[in-house]
Amino acid sequence: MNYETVMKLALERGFYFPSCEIYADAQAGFWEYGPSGVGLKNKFLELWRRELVRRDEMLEIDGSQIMSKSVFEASGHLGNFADPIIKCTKCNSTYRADRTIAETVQITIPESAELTEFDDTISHNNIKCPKCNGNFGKTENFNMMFKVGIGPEKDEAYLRPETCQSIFVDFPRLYKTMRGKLPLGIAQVGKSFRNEIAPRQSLLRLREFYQAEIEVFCNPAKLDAVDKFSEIQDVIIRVQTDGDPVSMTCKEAAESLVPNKFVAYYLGILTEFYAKTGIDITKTRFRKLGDKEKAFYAAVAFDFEVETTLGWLELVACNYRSDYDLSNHSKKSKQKFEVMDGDEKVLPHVFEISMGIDRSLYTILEHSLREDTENDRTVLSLKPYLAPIHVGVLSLVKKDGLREKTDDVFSQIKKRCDAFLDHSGAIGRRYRRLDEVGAPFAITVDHQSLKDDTVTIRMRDSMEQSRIKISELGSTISESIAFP
RNA sequence: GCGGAGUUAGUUUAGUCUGGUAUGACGUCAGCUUCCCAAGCUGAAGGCCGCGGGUUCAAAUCCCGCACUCCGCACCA
Repeated sequence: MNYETVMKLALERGFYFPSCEIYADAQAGFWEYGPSGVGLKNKFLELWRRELVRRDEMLEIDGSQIMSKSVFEASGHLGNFADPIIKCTKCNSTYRADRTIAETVQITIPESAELTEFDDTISHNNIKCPKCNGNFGKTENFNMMFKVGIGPEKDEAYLRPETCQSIFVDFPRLYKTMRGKLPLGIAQVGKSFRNEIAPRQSLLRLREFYQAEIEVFCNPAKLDAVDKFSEIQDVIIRVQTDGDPVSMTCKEAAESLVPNKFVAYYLGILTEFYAKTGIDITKTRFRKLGDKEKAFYAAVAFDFEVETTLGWLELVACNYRSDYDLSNHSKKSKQKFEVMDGDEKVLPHVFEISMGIDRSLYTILEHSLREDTENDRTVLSLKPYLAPIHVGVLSLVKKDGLREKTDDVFSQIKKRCDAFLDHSGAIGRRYRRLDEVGAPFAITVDHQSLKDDTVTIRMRDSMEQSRIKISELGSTISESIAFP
């Protein structure tokens, strides 16, 4: 299904919509989740916890969104997360200073150079706007982080541009107090903030967005000694280095395109996780990034990408960050980050699985939404355990006591699952509405229910119905919506 | 940020050239009907036409500015 149709569903059925939309000064790049979107997101995260966090006995934390300046001096974001930009004084086009200089006069200046160095090079070589031949103004630094002023003195701090910095900063305490042992995974779900120049396509490019990040701390000498590797060695992953993606088992990957078993293990469990979200795994790939594409902190990087109607979309960045973060925070804070691994004292290396939640949710919607032309309906075929509404509870007609009976059934099950009560309108219309929000089941109270305490249960995907006892409803639903 | 297209009810849309406060459909709500898949009948709610300014007796409509959305470029830890 295409972007436009998903967008329409999102607006009409309460998945997501623009933030502050009633005001004209609403800024681009901010979106809200409605009731259906929150339901989907919560269940997606529960699946993530089951498949990754609990599976590997990781620790989960919830850190501050505003962090001090020192954090980002140490992390490199204040220096590296900024681009030197130049603006044409005539047509107002914006360019990156380093790239424009490199392209026009073949002079390489590192992007972290002093701003005057760009200005000097531009004036010495008489570089003009490639579009209109106008003059450039002074080079400016554009940092993608949002700066905030704390307290009356407006002390400098920043909204975090990635959630993981709290994990690095908290690592010494967590390792000591939680009795850590390498390898140790620490996870966090939360919001991150980036001042994107051109946010676009709703959930795909936001200025305020959700990440689910996992940082695995490990002994760099033991990257091929992974006890649990056998659990996933036969999982098929698709890896792309040069040319087309190649399907292979994790075992084969660890022996060829992926640096070691440690990295291959996480690519394997990540693939298993996404398969359970309902995303079409044959439309995914782990793309190895070249040196120019990688983030400044990454030694090796694989992007987990998925094919959508808008093209390939990055859902997860898998970065081997080596000791970049811990050694920089150690230097800046003068705290010790080394830990004992057996008899050996090591500064752990970090492998991260940095997941974009919003993009993942969009992809789940796009891959799950279908037009059932045979029955003239739109169906959101979500996995039952991800559906915002698990079951619709309907009265066939309102009269003859069916309404009261239906209310009774609803109150019996509403605490054990997400149930939705509906009496109004034609029964077919109510089924269609439930199909559109992805409710996997609908139960209907009819006249026979009054006689023998049974109801019909309808399956969303097949539209087939069967009759079950009301007394068995709770356990049947619980089984049907259980996580895998 | 540049260029292009667009913005009218929850959604979709007519009206914009040729100024006179807005049309239809779907959806929503209430009632009737209805023993299972968007049926029918009756009724209702919902828009100061993206925002601000200008021209005019009068602006959804003409002019200017801005914002947002989509596409392309650039950017994208």
